[in-house]
Amino acid sequence: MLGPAITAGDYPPGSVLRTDELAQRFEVSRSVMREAVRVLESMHLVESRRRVGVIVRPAAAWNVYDPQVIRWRLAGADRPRQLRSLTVLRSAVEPVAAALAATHATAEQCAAITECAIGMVAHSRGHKLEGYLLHDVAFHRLILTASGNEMFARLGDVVEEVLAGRTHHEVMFDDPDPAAVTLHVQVAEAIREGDAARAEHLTREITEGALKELDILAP
Amino acid sequence: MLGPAITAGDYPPGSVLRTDELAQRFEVSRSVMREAVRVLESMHLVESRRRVGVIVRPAAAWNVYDPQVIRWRLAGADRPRQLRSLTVLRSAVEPVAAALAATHATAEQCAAITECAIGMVAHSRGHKLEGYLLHDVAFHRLILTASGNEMFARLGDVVEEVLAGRTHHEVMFDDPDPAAVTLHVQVAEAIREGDAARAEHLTREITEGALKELDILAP
DNA sequence: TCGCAAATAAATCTGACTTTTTCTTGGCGC
DNA sequence: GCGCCAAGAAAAAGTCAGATTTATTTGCGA
Repeated sequence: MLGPAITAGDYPPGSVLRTDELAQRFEVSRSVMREAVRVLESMHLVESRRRVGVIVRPAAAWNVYDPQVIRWRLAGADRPRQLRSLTVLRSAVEPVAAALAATHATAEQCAAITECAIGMVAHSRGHKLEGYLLHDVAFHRLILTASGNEMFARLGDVVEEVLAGRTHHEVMFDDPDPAAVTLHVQVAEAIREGDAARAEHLTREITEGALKELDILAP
Repeated sequence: MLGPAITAGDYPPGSVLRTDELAQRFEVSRSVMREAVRVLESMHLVESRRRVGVIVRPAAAWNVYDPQVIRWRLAGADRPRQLRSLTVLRSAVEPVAAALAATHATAEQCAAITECAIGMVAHSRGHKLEGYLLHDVAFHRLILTASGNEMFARLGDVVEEVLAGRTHHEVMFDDPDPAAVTLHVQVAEAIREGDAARAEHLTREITEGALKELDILAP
């Protein structure tokens, strides 16, 4: 596909492509290729200009919040850089989201969050990494949703990608750090009790741990 | 246009549209309408299904980080809600970005940030709101860029929309709050001196001020 | 140097054809 | 008579290819 190729940096910024040529290369009609180009254009990956062609835009212009772009880039070569960027974003957003969740979460949401934390504990020993991941993702997603902020809520997919990436692609033979598991349980507690400051502080510890983990893996 | 209509909530989730009908309504050919639908689909605003039509997706599915979607929603009816969401996002991201900028910014970037702060001071009195806005936007954009995190850098447009919205649409007869201007100058100082903690704290004060301002305008 | 004309590639339009999915209808067994 | 399943019809998206339009760049000539 073209999207992965562009996000991988196969075409330097300013490269010019022509739709008919692309249509031939991918063995589709021009209309199909046009639609694809229009989508890439809406992602700011390329820019279409009359009499010139389809121009590849510099990485700084890409809409890096587009889930599709995130997936393409995570599958590509600069995956480590991308993972770091996303983890830093997490470290900024999640503590604030947890603080908001502490004041906004409904009783049902509190119950669900606690349930996830319990699930994490239950899968924290004995190489049950998949089950652990499942509850971990649900835990963070619930908090982002419970914050009541739609911008935060939409980052659930990003968190999922980052956590899944850590489990599947990076080295992760051992069971998760018991201290991290405890932190999750305590965050659930804080949110339940409506203690925003504590929820924020504890979540910050979690995300800082994730950052440190990245430093160890890819210094 | 269709994008604004959907983001405005004119079509309840699940509404079914047909491309041929839309093409007629907007007086364009089917191919053009198809391309438009494909773009809306990439924004997760709609979902196209064979034998059914183009289905409007619920707001929770929309890619609210797409600059185009942000603009459409800011122009629509739930502008206040949107502004609040974005301001909360700012309050999470900008302090962390400022801390990173304090350790990552080059000498040139420090100079540019300081220059903007000076510009803000110069335009802070005498109803020079436009000039003030210009420097304010540049200031925050520079910090986001200097953080060295591409995800932060791409939020420059969001900050611009929020700040511009405050100046143009909300009531803003008076000159900006002198305390806020001073905070900006101090943030520039902190970044120059590499004092991450101070830059983060001061930026948090700025964004908290922005949130309080929203509370006063639309409680 | 300025303006006009030619060339070029995207943009648009159109009509025919294909594919997939859903709805309907008819037949069969209970 | 009622319910269920399968075959077929219908509907709308998806695909394709050819013709036409439009805008922009380039180069030629005044």
